[in-house]
Amino acid sequence: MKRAGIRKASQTVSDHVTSKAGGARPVSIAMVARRAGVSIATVSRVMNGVENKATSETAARVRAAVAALGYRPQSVGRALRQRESRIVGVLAANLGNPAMAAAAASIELALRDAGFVMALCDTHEDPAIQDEYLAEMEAQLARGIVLLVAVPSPRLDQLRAAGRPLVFVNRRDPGDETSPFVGIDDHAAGFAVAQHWLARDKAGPFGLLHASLSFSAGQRRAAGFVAGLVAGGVAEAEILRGTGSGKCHLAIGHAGMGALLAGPRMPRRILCLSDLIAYGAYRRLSEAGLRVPDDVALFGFDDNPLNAWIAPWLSAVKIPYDDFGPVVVATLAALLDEAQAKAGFMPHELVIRGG
Amino acid sequence: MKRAGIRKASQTVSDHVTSKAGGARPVSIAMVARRAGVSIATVSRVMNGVENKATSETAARVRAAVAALGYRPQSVGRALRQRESRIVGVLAANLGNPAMAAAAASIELALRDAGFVMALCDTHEDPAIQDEYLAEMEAQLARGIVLLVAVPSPRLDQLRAAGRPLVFVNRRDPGDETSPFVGIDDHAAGFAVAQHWLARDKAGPFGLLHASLSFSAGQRRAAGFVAGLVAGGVAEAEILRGTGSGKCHLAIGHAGMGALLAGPRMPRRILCLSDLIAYGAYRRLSEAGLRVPDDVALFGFDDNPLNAWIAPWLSAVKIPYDDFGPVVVATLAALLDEAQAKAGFMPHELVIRGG
DNA sequence: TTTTTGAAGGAAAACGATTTCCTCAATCCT
DNA sequence: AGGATTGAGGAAATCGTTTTCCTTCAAAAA
Repeated sequence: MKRAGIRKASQTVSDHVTSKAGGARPVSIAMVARRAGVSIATVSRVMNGVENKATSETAARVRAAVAALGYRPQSVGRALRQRESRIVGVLAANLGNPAMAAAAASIELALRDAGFVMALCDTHEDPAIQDEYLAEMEAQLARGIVLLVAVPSPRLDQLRAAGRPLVFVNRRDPGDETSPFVGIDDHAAGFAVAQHWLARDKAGPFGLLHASLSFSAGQRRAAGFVAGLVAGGVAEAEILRGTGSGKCHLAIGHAGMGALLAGPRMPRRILCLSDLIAYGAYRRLSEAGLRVPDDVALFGFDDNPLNAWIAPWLSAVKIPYDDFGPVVVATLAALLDEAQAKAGFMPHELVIRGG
Repeated sequence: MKRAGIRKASQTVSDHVTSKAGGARPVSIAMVARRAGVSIATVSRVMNGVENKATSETAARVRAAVAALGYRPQSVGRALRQRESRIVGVLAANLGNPAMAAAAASIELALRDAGFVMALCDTHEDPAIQDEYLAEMEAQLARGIVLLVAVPSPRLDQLRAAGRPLVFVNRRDPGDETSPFVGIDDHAAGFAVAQHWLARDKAGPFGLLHASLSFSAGQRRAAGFVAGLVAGGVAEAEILRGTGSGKCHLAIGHAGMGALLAGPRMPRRILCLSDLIAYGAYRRLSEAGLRVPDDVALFGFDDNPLNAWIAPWLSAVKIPYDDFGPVVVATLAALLDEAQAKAGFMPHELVIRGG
């Protein structure tokens, strides 16, 4: 507790003492300034590359001191002053979903390249948790917030209204479809799957397994699929739907497939609105002794990278999650200085497997 | 720029103005203090539950003001003053690995419960990136750092030496095996797999597919497996090893299995030191027209939750990632106030599938 | 009645950066 | 020569908290 208040005396010596084990204060800008024999203002300016504020000689002295002391500015001090930190909050609905984890990984990489730090949160698609995290990100003075599958919540409305930089990924802003968005054209993708199937054979019935349809992605995928089938001459009654309760897509796929199996007519081609739903359906089919894709063909969404290795029976709409990061960051950047940015559509692709 | 320096005048009115759209400064402790008619010190003390510093009546007034204004302390101010933020850095080697993502999700949940905020980073098992993130976490005044599969790096040595709170998960500290660790007993798990197989049939050869063995987890798993086999009377020469280059376990499994297939004797039972390696091996076997587990039995490590759904052919050592979070946080907490904590072993379990 | 205590609460000093003012020269126009 | 401009750099304000000192006042102890 007796930290000597000496500021003037014995400056040269004290530098060496700082790296002791005990209370070891991290190197501050003041130490650098003392060692370089300049003011902290100058150190700050040199570090931030401000022009015409230091001779090259002074700058060199400062940089030497920085290197010698291993100085690295504390983000906290800077954030306080600038009222803005380098943190970007990423609120994901479910990290257990490999597709979402892949997206998060890609975003993390891109954020890092842009000099941001990602704070990743798992909202479990729960509005209360999402709100809590939104509040926390505000408290952290986060530069922006990326919502990787958002749910409607009061504070989300509030932040949107306040014009905070929000980027929605995969699922559009539930409160305003025109908010900045990065994702595929879900309607077109659903439509493409229908076309793909019809090109081979128009015989129904067709199946559609989905989770909640109250959100943009699912809605659009389903609508596109139905539209594609109808456009190809399939009657709406030929499209059988299945779903399940809860938020776990695996369980939903399992239950939904159970429902289809129990129905009077069993579709031979079934679109699942996520890979996980397809996995659940696959398991249910296996339990029923049916083979995929010989007996029943499944089509998923996302195309989890593992599919190629262990799910060779699953065709899927590939969503290029690995490419999301740069686009998300670009959208965020646009939002930060132009104060507006619009949807960034990613290309999708049909990956056909298993014959 | 002409922010009126009025402190005393017109307090009551100004409160309502704060939530305007434009520059809308977030609610600060000063506003709360003004509205409650107390000093900021008192507000701070009430919020932090300091005893004997406010009558219950004053406290109520403060809380009312907080509620009315929707005040939430900015983490940055607090962090600066306390020289410690509520951020905990989690450095994961590869978020694309579902097992690691699962662990991260579990840790995130537990951190949140304990009032921390997780900053998640992907090091790609690259020492330079790990160092960069370690530095960044220091700059953020992170309360602690969790290394979810660490690699050796200079700054890691430095932080360890400085006594910073570090928790190693899954792979031990490459610089000091006695650092706080959370994970399974890898040696025992490898041993158990050997025992399991020998109980049925002692006929070799056996296979072992692994990535780099320069780190604790792989080393121990392999050593335990070999020890188990040898203890059961299997000759070391009966244990055939395969591996591949690079860091992608899928590719390593694929290549390693290729090597085994090309060898003179093909093992019928193969332990893969991660699920991903097993997936790679599975694909290679499928390409060779071999069936799992009928022709060749595979044993993985991790037991990715998806296994139950789409890899019913894979037995695995289940690592209870979902339970890691609380233990990691407890270890961190112990480290923070007792300044030391030791290994927290998690139980493993053999999950037998496919036959 | 005087002294001690303890509770209640305010003023102000941190914390570590950035940024706004300054000041002081030297150079540049007329 | 004299004013304007520019480059170089320092002092100090600022951001939003927490925490250390104070001061005051009432109740308890002497």
